[in-house]
Order: sequence, then C-alpha cells, then structure tokens
Amino acid sequence: MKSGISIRDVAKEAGVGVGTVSRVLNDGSVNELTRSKVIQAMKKLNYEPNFHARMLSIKKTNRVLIIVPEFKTEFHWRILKSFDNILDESNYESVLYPLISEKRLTKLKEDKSLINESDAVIMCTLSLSKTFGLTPRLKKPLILMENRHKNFDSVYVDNFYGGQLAAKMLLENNCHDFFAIQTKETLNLMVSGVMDERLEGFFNLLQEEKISITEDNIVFSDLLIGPSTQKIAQILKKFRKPGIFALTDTFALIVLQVAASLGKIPGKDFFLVGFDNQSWTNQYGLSTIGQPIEEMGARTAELALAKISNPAMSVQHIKLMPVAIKRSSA
Amino acid sequence: MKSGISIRDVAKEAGVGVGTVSRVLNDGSVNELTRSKVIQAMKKLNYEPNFHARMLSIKKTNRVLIIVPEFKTEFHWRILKSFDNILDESNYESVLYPLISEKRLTKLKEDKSLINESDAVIMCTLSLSKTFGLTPRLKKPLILMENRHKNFDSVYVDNFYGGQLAAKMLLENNCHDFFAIQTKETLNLMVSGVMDERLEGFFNLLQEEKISITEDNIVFSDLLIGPSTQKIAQILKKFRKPGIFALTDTFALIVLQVAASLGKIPGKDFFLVGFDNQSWTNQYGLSTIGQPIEEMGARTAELALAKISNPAMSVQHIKLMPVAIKRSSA
DNA sequence: CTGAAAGCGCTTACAG
DNA sequence: CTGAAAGCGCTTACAG
Repeated sequence: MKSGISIRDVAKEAGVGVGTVSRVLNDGSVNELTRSKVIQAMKKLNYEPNFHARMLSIKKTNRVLIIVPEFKTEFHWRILKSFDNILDESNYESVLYPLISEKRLTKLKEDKSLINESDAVIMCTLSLSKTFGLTPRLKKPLILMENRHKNFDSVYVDNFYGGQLAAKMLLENNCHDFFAIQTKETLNLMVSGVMDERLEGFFNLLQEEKISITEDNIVFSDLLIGPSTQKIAQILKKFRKPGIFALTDTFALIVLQVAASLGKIPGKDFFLVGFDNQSWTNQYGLSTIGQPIEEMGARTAELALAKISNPAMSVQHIKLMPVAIKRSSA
Repeated sequence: MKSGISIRDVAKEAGVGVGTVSRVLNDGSVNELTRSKVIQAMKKLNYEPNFHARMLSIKKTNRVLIIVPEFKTEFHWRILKSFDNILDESNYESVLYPLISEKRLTKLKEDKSLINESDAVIMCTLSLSKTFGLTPRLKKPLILMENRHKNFDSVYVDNFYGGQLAAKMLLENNCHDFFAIQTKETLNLMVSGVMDERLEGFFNLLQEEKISITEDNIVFSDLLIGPSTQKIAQILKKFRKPGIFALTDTFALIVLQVAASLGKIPGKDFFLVGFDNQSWTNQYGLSTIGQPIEEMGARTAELALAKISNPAMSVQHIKLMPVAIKRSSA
C-alpha cells in the first residue's frame, strides 16, 4: 500500500539515486550542489521521512521511555524538563509513559507498547519490585530514579542527610520543641521510604543533641483540612517558638496558611523548614531543603546516553546531596 | 542489519510459510492445528513482533497522540484515564505529549516526533492558536478538548452554565453577600477564558435576581498564602453568612483551611461552592460543580476513533453540561 | 486454509 | 561523491 511522498520520489525529482537522498537526510558526505538540489526537491514535494522505515533498517529509536506515576507536583515536571533537555542535545527524544492503569502496567510488562520503541527506559519515582517484579529482564538499559537496586543503575537523593540538614537549621534558631509533618505513604506503585528516610535523618541529628521527640510530635497530614490543620493550629498557639519540619513544601504551605490565619509570623513566632525547594518557596521566604532536581534529570539523561552507547558499562549508583536553603522562616 | 527473531524464523520452526505466521498474528483464518504449531514456535523462540515493520506495511499506528500542558491537578489524569480506557477497548493506545518546552512545540509543529506516529491527535486544554497557530494543517484528525474552533472537532464543558449553577446553589442558602475566588490566568499555552466563563455565568444569574457585585468582591488567589488568604479571613469574619464561589475546588480548599483555623463552619457560618468535584471534596462535604470529566475523556476517545475510520465525517462540537453537587457547605 | 512473492520506505556496504 | 542493489520484518492480494 503506497501512501505519501517517499525518498524515491525525491530522488527522481532531483535526478539522483535514493542513496544520495538518504545521505543528505543523514548528513553523509554529499556534493554541495547535489545536496541543494535534493533539498529543493524535498521542499517542492513536501517530503517527510517515514520514521518506521528508518527504524526498521537502522534499529535504533533515538528515544528513551520514562515511566512515571500519576504525579501532581512540579517535582516530576522539572525532572522531565531537564531530562528532555539533555536528551535533545544528543538528538534523542523522551517519551512519557504514565502508569495510570493496571492495563498499562500489563502492556509494559509484556513488552507491548512504547517500550519496544526506545533505546533505554527510566523508572522515575516508581518501585521496581511493585511494578516489574523483583528481577525484570529487559533487553535495554534500565535506570532507576529515586530508587535503588543492585543490578540497575540509579540516580537518587540522600534523603537522610536532608532530614539532618532540616534539624540543623531548626537548631540554629534555638528551638526547644520540635515537630514534623508527615504523610501516610499509601501511594500504590510509588517508591516508598523516602519520607521515612527524611524523618530518620531528622531524628538522628536531634538525638545527637540529646533531644528526643515522641510520636505526639508528628502530625500526619493528608494534604487537606481537618484534624491535622487543627493540630497545627494548636502547636502554633501552645508552644513558644516551636521548630517544625514539614517533610514536603506542600505541607509547609499548610502551616503557613494556618499561621497566616492566626497572625503568627514565621521566623519569629515559630520556625519552619520545608523540603523540595518548590518554586513558590523563595517568594514566601520558606527555608527549605533543596533537592538537586534539575541535576537528577540531567545526570539520568547522561547515564542513559552512556548506557546506550556502551551497554556493558558497569552499574552506577549516583547519589546526589540535598542542600539547606536558608530564608526567613528558619 | 539483522537483530532478533523474526517472523521468518518462526515460520521455519513451525514448518509453515511466513504468511501463515502473519495470519495467526493478525487473527486471520488459520487451521487450528497450524495455529497452535505456530504459537508453540513463537513461544519457543521467544518471538516478538517488530512494531516498525508492521507499521511500515500497514500504515496505521493504532495510536493517538494527546498533547497536554504542564498540568498539576487530577483533572487531566482523570481525562487521560477514561480516554485511554476507551481507546484500549478498540486496541488503540494513547500517547502523552506534554508541551514542556519551546523545543517540544517546535518539533510538534514540524511534524517531527511522535506526532508522525499517530492516527489522530488531541489537544487537551491547550489553545490552538497559541500552539499551532491559527490554521494548522494536519494530515490526520485533530480534536480539541476544552477549546473550540469552527474547523475542528471539539469536546467541552459549558462553564457559563456551571457558573449559573453555583450562583443558584448559593441563592438557595439565602446568602446576601457574594464573593468569588478567581485566579489570574497567565498560563502560557493553555486555553484561557474558562474561568471568565464561569464567572460570567455566576454574575449573570445573580443579576437576574437584581444582585450586582463589584470588583471588590472578587478575590484573586494565586494558590498561595498572603494577601488573598487574609482577604478570605476578613470576609469570613466581617460578613454574616457570606456566599462564596471558588472557581476551582483548589481555591475552595484554601477557604476551608482558613475557615478551620478561624473556627468557622461551612454551611453554617458561610456558604461555599467549588468547581471540579475533585475526589477529596466528597469527604469534606464541599458543595461543588461537577464537570463530567470521565465523560469528556470517553467522548473524545469515541470521536477520535470515529474520525479515524471516517475522516470525511462532518465537524462535531460536543458540549457537556456540568452538574450541581449539593453537599454540606452550601 | 496456505505458500510464494511483491511491496512498504528507508539505510548501507559495494563498486565505481 | 554517487548509483544500484540487497536487506530490515512485516502484510496482503494472488493463486492454488
């Protein structure tokens, strides 16, 4: 079945062989005059190369698949952008594969769908075992983001250290009472443990200062109003200069909102450290722990590219360190 | 360049012709015995069809590309899910193309990238003119979601009517003072005007009741704390039973949070109607305007499928009506 | 029901 | 630098 304009039509129009047209398409060595004739012909005929035909003979997709959960924050978008950016420089394209249904997961496992058409695959923020099972066998490089497995390359942030940094910032403000705002991690396929690591780091550093805090000092927030909001309000009213570690900037935002309604001023009436360095935090003076998000995306992209050109490369685990970003709230 | 196992290897292993293998792959009529032999062979050799080869001869991708902005709420995920679901039933796959950079937009316009490999394309929530320009010429069906253009099919919600519904709910609570919480629409490539339509509908119905409200009664919220939060607090304190229309459930959430900190009870001390019927709203008793999100996704998928099988089909504009969802807040 | 063959649109040694 | 030809892995009339 014939369809549009092919390389053959262009060749005829330009009075050259198809090989030559292919060469101008692929930056092969072609006489400048010939090249311009071919380009003319392509324009005239409105030629567009057929991707599938190319893939069929070349056996390389110049794509990398990035599997993501159903995310809702800017975190993933920022990773995606920096990732896509690096890939683009090497003429690669990133293709998003959101795991939005069981069916999609099944397709992925069965190697149907897009996965077949990429040179490498990234799992971003998803648990390997919960998705692919414990020992997936892929024919192409697999890179884990925010997750670790001895057999696969990974890029991740040291969340424990991040928690320590948060404690340190709060201690510097001479806080006496410490609180953490945490979430119940029930997100199906996502990597879990990240929040716990942050909390452990937080506790760890406080303990070094002989400060121990009880379960009562942990507020579980489900991102909404209700009991957690009230508990935050209580803390703000009851304690003098409490130190609060919000395990996510999003939780910190709730604290700020409650505080605003109560007329309490951050950095004065209470101290607050978030986590993520979301883009709005600067404007609102929120001290927070910054993850090197753009760097994660970039390093992952570089790693993918490296693995593609040399699949035999040894497994790498790239650990990135978060940084304390001091602003007015702590 | 040869790579893995091909249909030819399978044919040899099974002792049949390649045509026969192809037929079992495509559910053509094959003798049951022959079929099972072929399937055996495929299993034994661990055969996997080459998508590109198939596309090359079939000239159909069984994919539809869905172009989306950098979204952050469940709205798009829900659309995506129902969309993908319907598509899947017809053996189609949805491919996400987020417009996260200028480069990506350029690629799209130049027909590079994934767009070349889909049978139809959907623009979800994006402005046609701001992305493709006023008169895009595509070789495949294009369907607009939450946007309209006389030359292209579209599926959208009647936001004006939604605003009217919100006003009606508030009026039923005998409110005297009316407020709206709105956002400044500055999102680059997205469809704009949606919020304005809601607001117009809201005003329209109030006017019919001889109620007019001034600019002062509109709070501009940028999703965060600060002046807007304080203004909401003021409203809650100053007015007796104010009626508040939050143009998005997300804004309604802020109102609820401020109210919680102030000890004000929704449905008693003030009345509140949101928009979207986000999944958390039920639990928190927020009255809201529900958009038929799943239906939008489904109808769009159906439309895409119809257009693919009959490109000559006349242009359709499918308008869906929002519905008032009464709960305890109004 | 089934095999042999042509064709889909590209790339890439090969020979010139 | 360039043309003719073979090959990538599939599908699909065609003839049997």
